[in-house]
Amino acid sequence: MAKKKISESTIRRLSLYYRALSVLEKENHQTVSSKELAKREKLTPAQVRKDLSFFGSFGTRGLGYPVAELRNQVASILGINRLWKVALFGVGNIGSALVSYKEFARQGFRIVKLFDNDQRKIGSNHKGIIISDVRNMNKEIAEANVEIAVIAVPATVAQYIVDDVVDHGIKAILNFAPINLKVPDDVYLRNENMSMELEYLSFAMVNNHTQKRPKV
Amino acid sequence: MAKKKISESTIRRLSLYYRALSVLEKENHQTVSSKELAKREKLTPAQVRKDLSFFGSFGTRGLGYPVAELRNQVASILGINRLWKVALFGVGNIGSALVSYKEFARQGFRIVKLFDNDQRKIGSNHKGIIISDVRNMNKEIAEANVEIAVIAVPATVAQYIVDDVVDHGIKAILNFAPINLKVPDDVYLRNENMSMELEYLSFAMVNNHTQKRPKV
DNA sequence: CTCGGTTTGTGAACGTTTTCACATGTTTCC
DNA sequence: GGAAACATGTGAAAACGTTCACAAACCGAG
Ligand SMILES: NC(=O)c1ccc[n+]([C@@H]2O[C@H](COP(=O)([O-])OP(=O)(O)OC[C@H]3O[C@@H](n4cnc5c(N)ncnc54)[C@H](O)[C@@H]3O)[C@@H](O)[C@H]2O)c1
Ligand SMILES: NC(=O)c1ccc[n+]([C@@H]2O[C@H](COP(=O)([O-])OP(=O)(O)OC[C@H]3O[C@@H](n4cnc5c(N)ncnc54)[C@H](O)[C@@H]3O)[C@@H](O)[C@H]2O)c1
Repeated sequence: MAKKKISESTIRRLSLYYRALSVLEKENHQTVSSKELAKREKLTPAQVRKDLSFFGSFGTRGLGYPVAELRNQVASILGINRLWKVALFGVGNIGSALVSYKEFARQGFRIVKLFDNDQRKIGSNHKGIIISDVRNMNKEIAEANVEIAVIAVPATVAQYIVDDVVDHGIKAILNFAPINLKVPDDVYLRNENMSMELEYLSFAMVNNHTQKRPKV
Repeated sequence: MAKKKISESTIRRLSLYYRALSVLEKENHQTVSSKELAKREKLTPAQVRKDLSFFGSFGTRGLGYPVAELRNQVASILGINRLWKVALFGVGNIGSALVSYKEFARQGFRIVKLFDNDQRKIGSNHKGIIISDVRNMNKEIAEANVEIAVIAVPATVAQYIVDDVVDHGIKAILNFAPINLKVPDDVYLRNENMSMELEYLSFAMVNNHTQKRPKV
């Protein structure tokens, strides 16, 4: 596929465009200008146009972008115009919350497998999904065609789980444990680090940090 | 205070240094080199040295950085060498999970108030904290000296809550709702957007994106 | 007390991302 | 049909962040 080098920031902003376009579509807008799109996500019009221009020409001069069509285009670029099967490891506090998170499903991420090692949880039905024994991941990941793993186990065991998950062919991991996981080069890994955001706020307050528009 | 312009990336990396230094201290290391610190968080030694140099000279040439001392310094820079009182709005799936998140407390963020508008929840004891009626936030935020608000209510009502919270003098907000909140310029706002990370993974897989080291 | 081995701290070079600015094209309205 | 208003797409400039490369400083051994 396309080999151009798209920056991480651009990809993250595509998520924002997608979100804004979904709202615009629900509000029955036919077209939207880069100016309006930028305003809705606190970006600049030039940024919006530049980002989109990496992937093609979607707009009409003098008029703007067709909302519904652009939304589809962005979905297609992000790869969320399809279903992704997700397995979740660790059905504890945060894991349970994630299972109930509607936004994931709405964007094509379907949690189809739950794994834990707690005998009291294994076999029970959680929001319509039976929690599996993590020791069976081998068989069950393959059977269910899982492509993405979400890690929500304690930090102390996260690396072990990830090693196993990688062994079983998973190439994309979203990690909630506050630890730097080691994965092979061909595995995509993203970390969700909530402390980091709070620490950013703390830093800003203590230092009267004159913030630019946040990256996200 | 310091008016130098520190980049967002640097601040985020400080969180990583803090985390790594905490582990190193627990492992009884006396000193650590920029090389080792970089390795532990998948960064480069030059990056580590440059970041720290914005705030002072903490190391010894030929030897490295004193672990315990640097950890304190970083904590002080980040402003987490003190207690921050936090109020959480919306004690639902994600809100409940956050209350139980030990990492926050460990870094000085103490959730002291829970607010909801569900009569069945108000008054009940959740992990040692009585859930308050969100309509009483006026009195209770002031009484408890809350300085940070965490927003975990549905996206549809998030802006209303934030408007109130800002009216009551809060200057720092961590938002989990997938929406772009409007706040005055002097209020710090950070967003936690989990869909964004999954979408990044999706994009990477669909485009065979050759990833650099992730920003975080 | 000197030498060899290390590792910091930092300007300067480099690379990447953002912003600017405008030519180009479309629509609207008289 | 022409003029005014609007808005995209994009090279070029500017801003920003990262990496390089090396002088300076320290340690420990002999
Ligand atoms: N609670 C939060 O709000 C929050 C926020 C951000 C990150 N995190 C991180 O997410 C992770 C989970 O946090 P939590 O609060 O949900 O903890 P938790 O203890 O509630 O949940 C952990 C779950 O993992 C299961 N588990 C333990 N070892 C396992 C193994 N070897 N294989 C499979 N399952 C195993 C446990 O049985 C439990 O169900 C931690 O790394 C935590 O740091 C939590
Ligand atoms: N569940 C997740 O894993 C997850 C992940 C990321 C973001 N989010 C976001 O976090 C928010 C909450 O999600 P959730 O899954 O916990 O939903 P939820 O419905 O379980 O919880 C929402 C809570 O907010 C309370 N609430 C509703 N209106 C309120 C008001 N006006 N004032 C005070 N409290 C009010 C509800 O009573 C409920 O307790 C949503 O915006 C969601 O998009 C959720």
